[in-house]
Amino acid sequence: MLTERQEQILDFIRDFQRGNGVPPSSREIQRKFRLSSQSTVIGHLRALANKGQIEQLAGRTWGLKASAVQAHLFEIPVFGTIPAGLPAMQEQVPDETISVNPAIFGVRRPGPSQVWALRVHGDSMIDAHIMDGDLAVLERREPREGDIIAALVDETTTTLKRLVHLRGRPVLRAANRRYRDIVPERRLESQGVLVGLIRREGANR
Amino acid sequence: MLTERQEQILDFIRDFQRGNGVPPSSREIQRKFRLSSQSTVIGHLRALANKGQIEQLAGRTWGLKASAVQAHLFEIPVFGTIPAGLPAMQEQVPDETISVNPAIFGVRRPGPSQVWALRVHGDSMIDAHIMDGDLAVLERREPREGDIIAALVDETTTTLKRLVHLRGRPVLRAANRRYRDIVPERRLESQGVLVGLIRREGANR
DNA sequence: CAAAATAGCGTTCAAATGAACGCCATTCAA
DNA sequence: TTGAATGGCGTTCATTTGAACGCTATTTTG
Repeated sequence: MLTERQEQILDFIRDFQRGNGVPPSSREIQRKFRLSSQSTVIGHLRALANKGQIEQLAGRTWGLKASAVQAHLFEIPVFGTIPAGLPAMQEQVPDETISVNPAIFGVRRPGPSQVWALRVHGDSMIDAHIMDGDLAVLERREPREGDIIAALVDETTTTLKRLVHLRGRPVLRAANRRYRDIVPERRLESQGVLVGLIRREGANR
Repeated sequence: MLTERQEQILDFIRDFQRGNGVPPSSREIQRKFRLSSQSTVIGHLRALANKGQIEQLAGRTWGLKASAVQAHLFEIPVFGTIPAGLPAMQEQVPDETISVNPAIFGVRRPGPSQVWALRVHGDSMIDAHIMDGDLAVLERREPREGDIIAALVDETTTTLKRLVHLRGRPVLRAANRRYRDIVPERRLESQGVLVGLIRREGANR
């Protein structure tokens, strides 16, 4: 729908607006794309406005409407399954992102990639009332005894389990009697501690 | 800390910025407060900036930084208990507000006061894995058979139950065998349909 | 009491800004 | 093939905008 150029300009406007809280002026767009005429920018702005991407704010500059900018401010990446051998989660492309203020979950410093979400598979945590399809919101921090964590066991995929210790050894315990404790053979790596849960009604069935 | 006048002006800037996505110009503030000199506004802006309330955005207008504005955009009111006889929920003061994009829950048009949240009390919906302390996110729309709704029964307080029909009559059914069906004597009023759930880990215990 | 902060008036100024008009080249669908 | 859409150039213009300087009066605070 959008042309290459229009996409570029829209991206620039969005980034600028997110960073500065104010959309760029037509001259700033002009400089950015090294256009020698400012009227070229006006043309692009008009095109973007016709396509409903931007609008004139308070009769002044052209930019994204407030909700569109802000919808991306508190973005939390959502991962389906975390493949093994990728501890650098920042590198991964999330399945989707959700817009939630992490303050709800009592997270103090919502630094980037400190908070993320994992789509829950299966019913191993059902006794903790965590359902298949739920989004587990996790914070990257040191786990404490009894915390529910997203754990990478022996470099296999990530699972959500409760962390307990038996005879000094860490054990991952499901919240479902039909599942047995997981005792890591080699390594247990916590990728985050459960701080909250988001369920979309209807998405679980 | 802020003077009366500064408070007024800051409020105006905040409201303007939320509504328009752009802060007001000094002239617009001038008109609003019927000041005959524009330099008066400059003085107030400088004072507000010194007190850390506003800052210059992109070297242009003075306004609130993006995060401060946007933290209040997708605000969902959270109610503890909805008292009886107050169908006009808009009139009520929420216990708190949370900042979540309703799009997560598949709500198309997040009009004001279309979406709200109810703090769950008790374990009557525990078999649906809704715990005491959870926030039930609700949308004001017509309920369908089997929906979980926030219902006002016979003008008493609001409860969260599943709506079913027995012999043509609406019945509220708990998701817990220890609770009996509620058959409304006089009136059953749905205040919203469950569209999602938010749980703060640690808040339930 | 004196000094600082607050609140305001009136005016001027340079720079920034959106908008417009005319013109040209390319691409692409009808 | 023809017209619309896209992308771009160059220029001009009226308006808006932040900023500054000087002045006065009241209120607050050390």
